[in-house]
Amino acid sequence: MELRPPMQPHHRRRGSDGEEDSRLSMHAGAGAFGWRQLDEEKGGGRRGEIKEVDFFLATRDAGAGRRHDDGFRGMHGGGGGREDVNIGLDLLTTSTVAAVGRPPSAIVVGEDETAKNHKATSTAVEAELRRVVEENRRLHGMLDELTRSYSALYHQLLQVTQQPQHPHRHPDHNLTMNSNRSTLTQTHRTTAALLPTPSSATATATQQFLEPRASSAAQQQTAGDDEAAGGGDESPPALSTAGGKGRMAQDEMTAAARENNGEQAAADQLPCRKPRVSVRARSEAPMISDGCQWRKYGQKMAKGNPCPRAYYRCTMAIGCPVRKQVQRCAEDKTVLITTYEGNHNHQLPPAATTMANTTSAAAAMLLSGPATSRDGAMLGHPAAMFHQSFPYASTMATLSASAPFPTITLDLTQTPAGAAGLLHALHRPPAIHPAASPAMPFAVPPQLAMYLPQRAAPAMLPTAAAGLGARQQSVMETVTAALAADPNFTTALAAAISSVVAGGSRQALSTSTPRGGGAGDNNGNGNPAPASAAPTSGSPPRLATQSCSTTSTT
DNA sequence: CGCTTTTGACCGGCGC
DNA sequence: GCGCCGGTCAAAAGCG
Repeated sequence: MELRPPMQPHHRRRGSDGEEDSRLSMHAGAGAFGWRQLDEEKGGGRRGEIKEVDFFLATRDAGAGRRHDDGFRGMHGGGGGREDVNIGLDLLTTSTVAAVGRPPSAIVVGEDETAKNHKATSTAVEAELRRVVEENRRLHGMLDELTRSYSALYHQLLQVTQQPQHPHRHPDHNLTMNSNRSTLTQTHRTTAALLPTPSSATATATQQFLEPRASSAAQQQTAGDDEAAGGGDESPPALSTAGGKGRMAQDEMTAAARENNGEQAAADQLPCRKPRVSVRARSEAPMISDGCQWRKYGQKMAKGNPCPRAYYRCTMAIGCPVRKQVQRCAEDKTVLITTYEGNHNHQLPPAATTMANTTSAAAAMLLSGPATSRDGAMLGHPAAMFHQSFPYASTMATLSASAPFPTITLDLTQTPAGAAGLLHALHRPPAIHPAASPAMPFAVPPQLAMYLPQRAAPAMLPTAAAGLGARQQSVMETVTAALAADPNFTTALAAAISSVVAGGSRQALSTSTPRGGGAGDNNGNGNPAPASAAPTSGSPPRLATQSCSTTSTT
């Protein structure tokens, strides 16, 4: 029999509004975030276990005076700065501190000496600081130099190898979506061929990740057709059916419509692999409250994990194709792994939008990489801006192509500071793609959105569809334009993917191939051995500054 | 009574 | 072809 946690009373709660209880909740609103111990007041809770994540608490408490660069404070200061922050730095100020803490009499007696010592210490600290700053600057320079050298070399290789196999390359930079896609696809092929991949599986996995783009042009083409045949009517068919069977029937209808419109041809050639986004968070609750309404439709024991995996379907709108899997991490049962798949066909509540922003930004950051963000040409790219502002956030997101579906894993279980920074970033206007989340709810970042069949848009609610669809389109065009305009971005993408693929087995959070004997998807088989999940020296070449593996080591 | 959860069965993909 | 495994279905049970 399956191991199953005892039924919790809040299982019966319905709707997102009633799920706050002890679940890990994401509160909507504007501003930053904070961790709060809900059960502190109850007295029965265990410290260190986060019962609720309130990403905006810090802002509420700290107010406008809170600077954008103090994400660490937001998370460590549980309850919005109610606690002191221990940043773990010893700034060699012990003598200073000692002097301050000394009794008044002692200070009077040794005032001169103290002042002298104080001054000497200050001088020493300043000197040390200067030295460290200088060294930091020097290292930055080296890093830049390395990055430039690598990029130059890589581009040379790219040029050489692309020449004979680029029949569809568009001559100018005003590329259409289609040509952009072919460019990236081409690039990835080249990359797969170029990179000293440890095995052919690497290239295959990379291909798995990128290949859907090749057909996305056709899929986009048929998106309009879908609209006519499927969900684009004045009254979406999704609303005309009711109940689970109705939903399934509608899905089948949509599929049939796609087939009739020729999409199947592309799908046959290139199997559609839905990108997934996995969120890891610490929670005792059985499920993360993410603002959406879910219905459980199955539960299975996954191999390699004593905890069952639960399958949920979004019930916020009839026919919403979004599903999610929830499973506890095998190694650390306090970690809840939630994996989202698909696009919502309805407007999201603010709380869900927050989650979508998080994942979108994380993925954007992940796919761009710091090397590109340093590049002048990338300055306008949201991901680049995101990364420039929050470089540490790169330690939290993992891009995996080792599974049959590309997966972005967002780890909120590591340093709260990282999560703070990442989430905080979401509320700084230029830091993220403004259009990313509502149109691509739950985790389908703009970049990955390009791999998706454009079937969600027509099924959207009529009011939201026009605006959001257009915005999504805009996002995609922006990103693809960036791809075309700046080879570095493509380079970074290829490097990121290849490194992830190559390092997949070492990735603490990445997925494993379900058939590979692992614990299935991204659920936990890889829990972080907190040690370094960073690729080892044997990994294929990548941008020196970017490690796609995420695990921040604490 | 209607909705949700439970749970065994079923299906399809994949590796051997 | 067979078995394994992830994912889904659907009848039964539970709950408000």
